[in-house]
Amino acid sequence: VDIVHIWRATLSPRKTPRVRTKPRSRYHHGALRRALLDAALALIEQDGPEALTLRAVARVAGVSPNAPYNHFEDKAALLAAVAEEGLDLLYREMTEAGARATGSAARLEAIGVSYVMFASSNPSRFRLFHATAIGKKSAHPTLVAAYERTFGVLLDTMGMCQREGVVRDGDVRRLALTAWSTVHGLATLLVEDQLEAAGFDAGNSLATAVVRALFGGLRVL
Amino acid sequence: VDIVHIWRATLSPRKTPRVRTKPRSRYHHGALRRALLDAALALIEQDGPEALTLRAVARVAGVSPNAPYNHFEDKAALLAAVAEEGLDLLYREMTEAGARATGSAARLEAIGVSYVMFASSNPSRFRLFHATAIGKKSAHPTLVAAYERTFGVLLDTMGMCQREGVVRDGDVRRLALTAWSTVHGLATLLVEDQLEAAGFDAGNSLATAVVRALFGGLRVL
DNA sequence: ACCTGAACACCGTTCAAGT
DNA sequence: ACCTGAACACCGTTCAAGT
Repeated sequence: VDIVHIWRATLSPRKTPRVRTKPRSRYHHGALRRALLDAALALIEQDGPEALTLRAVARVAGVSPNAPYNHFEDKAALLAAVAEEGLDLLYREMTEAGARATGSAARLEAIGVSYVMFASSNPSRFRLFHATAIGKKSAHPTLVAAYERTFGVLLDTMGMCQREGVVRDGDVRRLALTAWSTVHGLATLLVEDQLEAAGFDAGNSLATAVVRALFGGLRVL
Repeated sequence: VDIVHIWRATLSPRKTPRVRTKPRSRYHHGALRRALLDAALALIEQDGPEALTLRAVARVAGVSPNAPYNHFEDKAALLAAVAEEGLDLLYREMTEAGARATGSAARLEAIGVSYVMFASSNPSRFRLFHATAIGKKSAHPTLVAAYERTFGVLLDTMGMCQREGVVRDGDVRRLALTAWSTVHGLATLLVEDQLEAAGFDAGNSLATAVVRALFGGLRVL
């Protein structure tokens, strides 16, 4: 699905005067909000979140440049909404990965690995989560809630590990943050193609190794 | 130094016709390249790398919008040059922090903490390192070299730790990557203000605690 | 060699107007 | 209520022209 093609189409000189067989009233049914979210996601996956243009989203959805303003306060609000849906997906993947594992330690590892894998299989989407174009998080409370819900999976599992005695005592939030830092750091480095620059091959086994090395540091002595 | 003021000045309606006492030929001496780098850094520190505008840089330096093209191929090249200087600074801070510590384990910890501290005291500069506006790293080989040099500090110290028996055997690059992931993850979360969203207080002690927890995982058993 | 001015093809956003 | 058209104040970049 080469969306850039649609975009170029509107740019190309009008030699062929463009027979518009169907008037573009496809989205007057109240489905424009959904269509805009879909178009934005597709564009983001193609060229990354920072390349996203509100006008391009409107173009793909087949509406005028201002139509989005009827459904989103501004560009940041649209990005936040797409990010929120992405976080829901990450939440589900982490939860399912955790459920497949047996034992709290394996569960923690599975969650960490699934975080890294989500990032490496959906780099643009992952980068969107931290796109500065979204602006102050305080302006998007539901996005913050989605973050907390996702972090909650890690937090709960870490607590479970403590209760079962596979992770040492201490503030569970601090321990969860250490774990989060590690997987988030690796995910970020992967997504930014910084690993090959440092001479690493990005792979699944790498994620597992790193996560395991980390969890060795949290284990009871 | 409120640079935004300079910017606004050029926008304000010309009620007062602006006596230009000094003709703006200040930078015709070959110092424009340096002036552009300084202006860019100041603007980046004020509003973040993604808000940077090439035209604003030219404005602050007192030249026309196209003058920068005599010294940089495009906006990405200017950003890369500023990032490179920032990486040099990080390299020096890490090296000095390591030199102050005694013993390879303490050295490793000091380096990790200084990485996180650099990020939290220079958030905009740190974010610039990974700004997507710089574009493909392959286009900026000297920037990649600066990266590798900085990572080299960590790599060398990790090797030292292995030789002294405070870190377990194994591929030193993999171990260094784990350490890098952790400090990079924490730094990123700090810089993106994601920690307060998760209920953390961003502090120096946090960095130390996280780095220590990590290195517990690398220690020999 | 290095700079300016004018121009091009874009942006995000606003406002008035249409249905 | 929801959309369009025209407009505004910006961008990055290019090209011709000046010194």
